Amino acid sequence: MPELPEVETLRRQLEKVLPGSQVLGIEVLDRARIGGLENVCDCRVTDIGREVKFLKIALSGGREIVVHLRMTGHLHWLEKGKPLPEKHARLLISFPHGNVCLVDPRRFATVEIRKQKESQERPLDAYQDVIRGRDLHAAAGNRKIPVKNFLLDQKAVAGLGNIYVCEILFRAGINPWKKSCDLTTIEWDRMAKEFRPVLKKAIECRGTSVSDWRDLFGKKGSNQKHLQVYGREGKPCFRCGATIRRKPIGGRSTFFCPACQGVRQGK
DNA sequence: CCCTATGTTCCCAA
DNA sequence: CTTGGGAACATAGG
Repeated sequence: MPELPEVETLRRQLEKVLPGSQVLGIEVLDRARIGGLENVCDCRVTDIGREVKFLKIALSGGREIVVHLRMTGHLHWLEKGKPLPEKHARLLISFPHGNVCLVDPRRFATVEIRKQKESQERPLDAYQDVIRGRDLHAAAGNRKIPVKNFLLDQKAVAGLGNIYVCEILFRAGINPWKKSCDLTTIEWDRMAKEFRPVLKKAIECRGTSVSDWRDLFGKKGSNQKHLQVYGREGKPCFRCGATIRRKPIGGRSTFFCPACQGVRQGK
């Protein structure tokens, strides 16, 4: 579920409940992919950070809890005394006034406790950083992969996932199958300009609940109301009225307007 | 049984 | 060594 806006939503909400609180314990409820966590009892939460899709709970003493939610992970705040969710609870971090529970049906989420790292080389953040077309053009180089796959790759620009990539490509009027090396700086610029508004809106809406995404307090986001193409197969394009279509690229569903994005028959 | 699912990593072939 | 394509991870729901 979580792309950058969903992770940022959790970061903002955790920021309201955790800073200053003492960690009473961390309990791994599902050992399959989570383990070997250092003991951080009695550390206090000093900050809640985000590094693209990684959520970082900084602790006194210089360590941090780093969570990646992958496909279906989410965090749920349980007021003191509230029982665990019936299903898919994978990790529980307890505090004096309540607990944070990692819930994850598909069990892809990862958790790590480590020393806080110094800032190092990191990819551009699709929301925070000013991204220039010429930088994307340069990063794409001679790559033959469809531009959609280039945007999903977290190495050059990070934070986008399948939903927001479909939305951004539509708004910029770019054919998702176009080879990355064939885009002009102008086209990269046009696309980059959409990153911030699309993600900002989604953050303000506390994420996109097309399926089971819920925020820290169990509430749905509302950005699904603003989607132009994702999940709208068979419906009319809001801009031109043509029928929105869906075709896989690299195994992931790609929603697009064939007219606005210049996609000809099939693919 | 079939297909789909908001992410990432690994393997393999060219 | 690089690139790109596909499978894999594990589970639920239509």
